Amino acid sequence: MHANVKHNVVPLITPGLKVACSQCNLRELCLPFGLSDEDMARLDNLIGGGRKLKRGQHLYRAGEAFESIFAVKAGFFKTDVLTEDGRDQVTGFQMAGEILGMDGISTEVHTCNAVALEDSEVCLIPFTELEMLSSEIHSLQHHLHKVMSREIVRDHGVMMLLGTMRAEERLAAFLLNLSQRFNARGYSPAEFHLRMTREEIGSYLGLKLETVSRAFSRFQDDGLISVQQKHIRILDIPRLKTLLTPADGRLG
Amino acid sequence: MHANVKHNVVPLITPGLKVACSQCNLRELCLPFGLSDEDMARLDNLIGGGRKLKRGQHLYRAGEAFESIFAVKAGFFKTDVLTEDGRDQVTGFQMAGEILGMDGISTEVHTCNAVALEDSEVCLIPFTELEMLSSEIHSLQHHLHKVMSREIVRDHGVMMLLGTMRAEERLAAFLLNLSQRFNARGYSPAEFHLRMTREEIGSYLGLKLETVSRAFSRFQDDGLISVQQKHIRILDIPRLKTLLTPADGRLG
DNA sequence: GTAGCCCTTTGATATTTATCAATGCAACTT
DNA sequence: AAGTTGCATTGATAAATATCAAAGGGCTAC
Repeated sequence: MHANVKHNVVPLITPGLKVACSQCNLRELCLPFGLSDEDMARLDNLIGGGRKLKRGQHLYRAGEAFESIFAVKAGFFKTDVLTEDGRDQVTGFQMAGEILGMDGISTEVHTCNAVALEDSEVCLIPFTELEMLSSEIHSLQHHLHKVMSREIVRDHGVMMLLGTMRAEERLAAFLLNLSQRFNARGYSPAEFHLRMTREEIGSYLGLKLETVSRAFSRFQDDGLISVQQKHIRILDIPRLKTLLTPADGRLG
Repeated sequence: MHANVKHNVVPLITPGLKVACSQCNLRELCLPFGLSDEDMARLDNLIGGGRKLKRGQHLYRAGEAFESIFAVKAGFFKTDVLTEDGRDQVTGFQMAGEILGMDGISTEVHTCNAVALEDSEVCLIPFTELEMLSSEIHSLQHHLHKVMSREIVRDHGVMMLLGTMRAEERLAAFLLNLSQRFNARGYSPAEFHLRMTREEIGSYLGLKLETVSRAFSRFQDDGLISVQQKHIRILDIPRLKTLLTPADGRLG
């Protein structure tokens, strides 16, 4: 039906269980960014191979001992935090090239859950070894710091979203963020499959699933997007962006 | 009047402009945590001295080049993010021993503003030099990673707060968090001065200032706290905690 | 010390989002 | 192929918070 959408389903790489960074299509998005061939070979040595997960499987759970961080090689994940009293907050969605598990460094114990939202594969990066190697390879050390800092900056963006935006603004920001990330990976920025349910989107955005559904419907009625269950086509990216700058919208 | 409250106003240390980590009362809360005397001396060498800020002064602004991170030696800060369309989200409040500026590592440019909420002092920690030293001192490297990870975990907690809690729960969580942090620094956990306005609290908690004010009044009416402008006394910490676990509250 | 200003409180009303409820749709199972 | 189950949509109503407005109090700067 929609040929370009299939790009999202078929991973860019066909992963074996042990794929070297140097052979990986994602290396420019991922931890090896900027390494020389020689240094990348040393990183290859360190990486503990891949791990495949079926949809619904946990990569790690809150409370488990922290040993590795993970690079998403293919697939799609969510991370969430649960409290004793049953609150559940999705803290992020991760796709190819992104790093998972940095929450565990601080206490040596994971503080959130990471779940595959589709059949996925990750690279294991033992953290102690990574620290050892990064003290020898300056650009690796610096890039690791950048990755952690980027996560902090991303979190600030989510706080902004949760703290200051209304429902439709949040959803617009969410769609545009996905669009941009798919685009950066060579997929269509305008048409993609959501891997998560309305409830998971709602949890991430601080909304109830009904509110998410209604906002989707409203966007569709306004001709901004077309929605069919989890299949999204963005019809008017510029206008979707204006939803995020209400001041301009009012002035214009 | 309230002798123990003065603890919050008089800093634990009387800072000169150049105070060595090894002499600093905050070393166990701050970056030098766990270092040997020898390694701490090397860190002393690196730290570029202190900087004093008057209330209202910016430590750094979004858009400025990133060069250093900062350790709060004394005082109180807020960080906030502004968008073009005028949204303003307070992303955190920082007190003695806490690290500021890690948002800038990712792009070499600061992405938020840091403002002193009272007369304050920070230590400058040039980041490139810190990376160089941390590649030689493993425990320093690891502690830096822990500090960044802790920031990520803290951010997840804020997302949980913004995404799942109602107004009074957010405020209770905020007060208990402050209480615990003051306590960790040797101040009273039950009585303290807020350095920020209702509007800043509201921005942090995703609420309007009036909602914050009303929640304070309600807490006071319920005998949980006593409020007089910025002066807070927590009268019933256990009951304040139960506000955060509504499930238990309903069961009990 | 005092004037001015900002911050805070409180009330009345409006808006947004959640909740409750029912139906429809689609994918998976047997 | 039909039944089951979970997910999504939509409507009606309720609850929470924002907005608008006014007045009081305390801090700061002169």
